[in-house]
Amino acid sequence: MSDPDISSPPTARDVAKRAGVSVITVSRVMRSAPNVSPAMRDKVRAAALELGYRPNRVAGALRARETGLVAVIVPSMSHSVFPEVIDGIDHGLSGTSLRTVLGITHYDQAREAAILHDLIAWNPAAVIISGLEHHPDVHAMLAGASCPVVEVMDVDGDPIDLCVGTSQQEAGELMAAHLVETGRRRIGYVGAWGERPDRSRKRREAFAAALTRRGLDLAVHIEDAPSSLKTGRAGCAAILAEHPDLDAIHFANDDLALGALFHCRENGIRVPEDIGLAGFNGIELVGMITPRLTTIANPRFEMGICAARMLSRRLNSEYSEGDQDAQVSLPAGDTWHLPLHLSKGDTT
Amino acid sequence: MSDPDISSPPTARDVAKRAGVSVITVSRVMRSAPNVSPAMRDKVRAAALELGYRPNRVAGALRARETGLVAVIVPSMSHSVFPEVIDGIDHGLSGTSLRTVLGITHYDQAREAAILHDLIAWNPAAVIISGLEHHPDVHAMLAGASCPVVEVMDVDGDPIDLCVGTSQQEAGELMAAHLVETGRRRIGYVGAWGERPDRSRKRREAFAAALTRRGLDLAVHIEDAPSSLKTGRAGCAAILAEHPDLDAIHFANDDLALGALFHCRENGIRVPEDIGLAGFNGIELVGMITPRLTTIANPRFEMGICAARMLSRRLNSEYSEGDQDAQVSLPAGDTWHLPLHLSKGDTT
DNA sequence: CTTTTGATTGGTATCGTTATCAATTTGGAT
DNA sequence: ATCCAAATTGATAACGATACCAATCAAAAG
Repeated sequence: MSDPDISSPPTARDVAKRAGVSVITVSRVMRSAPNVSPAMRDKVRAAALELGYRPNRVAGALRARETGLVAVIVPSMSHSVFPEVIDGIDHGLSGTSLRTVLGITHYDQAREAAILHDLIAWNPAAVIISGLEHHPDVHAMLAGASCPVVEVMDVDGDPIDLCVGTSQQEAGELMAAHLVETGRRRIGYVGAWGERPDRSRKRREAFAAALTRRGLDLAVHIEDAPSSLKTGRAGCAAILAEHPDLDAIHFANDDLALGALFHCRENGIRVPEDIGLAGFNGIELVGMITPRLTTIANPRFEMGICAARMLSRRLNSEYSEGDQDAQVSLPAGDTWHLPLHLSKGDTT
Repeated sequence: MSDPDISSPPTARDVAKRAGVSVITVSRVMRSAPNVSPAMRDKVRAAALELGYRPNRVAGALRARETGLVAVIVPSMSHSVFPEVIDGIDHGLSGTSLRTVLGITHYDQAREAAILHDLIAWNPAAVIISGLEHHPDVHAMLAGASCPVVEVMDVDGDPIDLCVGTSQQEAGELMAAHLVETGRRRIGYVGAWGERPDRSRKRREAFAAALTRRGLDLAVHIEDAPSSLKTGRAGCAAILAEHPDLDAIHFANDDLALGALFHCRENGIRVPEDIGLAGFNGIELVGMITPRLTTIANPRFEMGICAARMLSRRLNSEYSEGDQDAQVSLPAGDTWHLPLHLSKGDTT
């Protein structure tokens, strides 16, 4: 009849007409739904191919009330940590029909709320969000969400629903024990950017408490700038200016600690003889440089994988294609606590 | 009438009933469409708030035929380069109503095609994809897409639509000129992972050609493993084993070059006296370590920004909220060629 | 040969919103 | 007061797919 090429993209209706079948049959074929005869399938597939038909998922999502979208909300892409978590999520989601929609908050709570508001309007199959502390509005939206919510990164707090991460409490304790055991007594801590995200503050508090239990004080210095090598260098210089007698400094992350290492090297401060340095995260670089940096390995990629796995299980029936291994199903509201371990380098 | 709390989330219909107006008016208020009286707006807003109404964007997208989703397809999240581009895109898109949907191909062309197929089914407002070389299916889908397509990263080739990036040709030439000018004559090149993505191959070929024009040969070694410090160390060892007399090595990226730097340090090879090392990308670390690594600064974040800006202009009328600066509008099919510059360090 | 069962196929309504156009109201110009 | 244009509101019909249920058909059971 009318020109099929110039008009808008073909719909199931067009394919149905072409193949001489009903629209619903086209729908069934495209979704690989059961109870379609092979002959019919081939006929419809051929017609679809000829017309270049592509099902419109927006329409499908509306009717079926399921988008298969996973809203992933992270504070930043500047550090390698969140990309690695996202990579893990992507790995864990492969084999399902779920897709990632990304939101970056830039550590801004108002923005976090706006983004979540926006993403929830898409009726996502799940939300994965970083951290356990949120803006009240965000908390309310998550609690009221009609889909599973996974809070990733830390487990010290009250999860709304699902949770995967490592214990900041444990991290602080681990590092305190290590530094004290290796003879350090005058210990400092350097953080950055007003201790965003919150979990770095939790870790510092746990670290300080662990030292207190051992009868030691903690000198704290927080830089304003975001974490970077440069900030670490500045932070190291600053805390040493105020507390010249420190014999060890723990940094909020490896980037800061590496910056500090460069500061020490440039200023003739011997590491670990004059001062011990330690970071957090366990990025690849720390094991390559000389001296190797002491740090705590934080399984970022695995967290992403686990978050995706928890979702796959929860949403099981709907999205699994290649079925997952039939493990013990997790009770609702459960959390997955991943292990941390100290990676002893040459700097302590 | 019937319990509104237990049933499914409220719709525009519910709000309309509550406020005593028509559904279309609710729609207009929620979209901040023009021609709504202040009194009406307040009344509807109040009703929406009471019911906790949230417009369903899936339905809206279906009827309005616009999702406001931007499909972003990158090969990897493991290197910092793509997260930085994504960060740039996110920055450039802020202030518009566009949202990022992410696809990670893991350098797998089949996967790239599958992901694109999937994302296009969402009727995105735009596609941003990495690189200019694609699987034939991918090329066809992009060419046939009914939305703008931005190819980011490199500009050496035939863009399908919009394009933002730097010239790999120029990069190769720039580094060849630098090394020859600083007296290097026996030059090697180390790449990784079968030279994925393609632009690293282009860069190597341009580098080799530029050396040829200057009457010099190039020793090439490609590692199988993905780029990392470890791979760089191994690659450096391997190429030196085969060509012990090299006086300079150019690496496909900074990670490899840094790994090589560690190899040299561990093996008593003096840099830059015995050998010159140079990378590509300009990551923060190269300027912090001693010796500072010579590299070419590749504006990754800016590429993301520019990609988003090009889209904002093209899609202007539909999505701009705070209006962009009225600049010269770019003709269709135009490409944005960003400048590269050599960052001279201490390793050459 | 009839009845029953299960596998295929199709008709119709609907998901929740917005485009389109018609109806109504308001305010100013004549 | 009368009329016309602009502003405001509403009724209706999509958008393109899938859920639900009815109808048909072939094969198995009696």
